[in-house]
Amino acid sequence: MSTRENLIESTRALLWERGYVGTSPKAIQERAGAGQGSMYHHFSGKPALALAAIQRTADQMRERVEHALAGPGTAQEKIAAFLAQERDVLKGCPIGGLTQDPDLMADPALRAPVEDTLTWLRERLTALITQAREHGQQTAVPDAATTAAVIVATMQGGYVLARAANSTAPFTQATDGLLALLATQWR
Amino acid sequence: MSTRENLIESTRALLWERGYVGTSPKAIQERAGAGQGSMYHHFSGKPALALAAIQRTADQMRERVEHALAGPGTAQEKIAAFLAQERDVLKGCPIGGLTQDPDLMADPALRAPVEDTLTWLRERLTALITQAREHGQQTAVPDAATTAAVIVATMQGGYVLARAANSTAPFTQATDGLLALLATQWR
DNA sequence: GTCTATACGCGGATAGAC
DNA sequence: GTCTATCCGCGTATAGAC
Repeated sequence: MSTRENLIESTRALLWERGYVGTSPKAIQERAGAGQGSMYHHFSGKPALALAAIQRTADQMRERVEHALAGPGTAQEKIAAFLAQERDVLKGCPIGGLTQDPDLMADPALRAPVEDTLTWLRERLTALITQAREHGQQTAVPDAATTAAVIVATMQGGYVLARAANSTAPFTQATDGLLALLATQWR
Repeated sequence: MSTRENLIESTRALLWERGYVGTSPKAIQERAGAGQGSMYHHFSGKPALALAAIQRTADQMRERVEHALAGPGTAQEKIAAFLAQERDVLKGCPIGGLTQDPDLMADPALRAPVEDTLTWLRERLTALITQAREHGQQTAVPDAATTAAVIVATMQGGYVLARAANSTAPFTQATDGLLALLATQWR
């Protein structure tokens, strides 16, 4: 892999593990096996590198979501597949976790992909549920966009509870519980 | 207020705004209007100060939760009151947000109050729902502990979505949506 | 493209005077 | 209790050689 690639991948890993404030250029270089000059040759500095890393992570997340939703079955089954998707629960959401980073959120360029990805996810689920509704698969409580918000919030909060408890159990419990609740609204 | 108090309150504010990694002793001192020597006289260092701050924030959160749940009405109404409680949504949860802090979570002493508070909250809601269930107010989907996990996860995730969107709307939408969903399970 | 040298302030303290 | 001095490595680069 190219040095540039190594730098981006190392930054992705560190942003996930330590956040933006907790990630130093030095740590990125060490993890990538690249020198200082090398890093500053490929990127203007920490913000530029973080932007490349975040964008790639965001793109990857969209792909993974689409993959889960592309499976067979009803909208309800697709949502279940999405929530049950394999993930590193204890590491938290690689995008959602960034919302806690003050310096990142203060930089509009870095903040945009975070906002866009989470907004896109809600819209994507809203569209899915709206379709199901048109096919008469769902009752009226609550509306599609609201249901999507509950789903994404439960997932994001599930990560938080799992990290707090150092166990994946609360994540699974919350998402399974939500599915059970939603199941009573579908036919 | 005493210098010691100022230091704790400043640390609380900074932990909330910037997290543990993003908060320096220097920033604490400046905010508290205290000198270096003063800070190190009252506390052995950043971890000790953070511990005092986190414990106080955790205590305050328990009090506020109890206050919301102590209101009149059914379990369902109490949960609604809890979710609708006045809060600084865009600043995130002062306890839940700390789960993203790698250095804090790596220190067992600092991590404990975070874990304990979120676990306590789930247990507290579980007890409330169990009671309602005994009074025949709720049906069987899902069980009390699971319902509690969904509620807390939705709240924590609501904070994440709100911060991402820089708007309180997704928080309100998710919590209101969950309440609507839960309402179909109660009688 | 990558390396080494240099810079300067901050992070997180310790020491000792007042 | 609080202040000032001092410490040492890290964070985040820039400059210029190879």
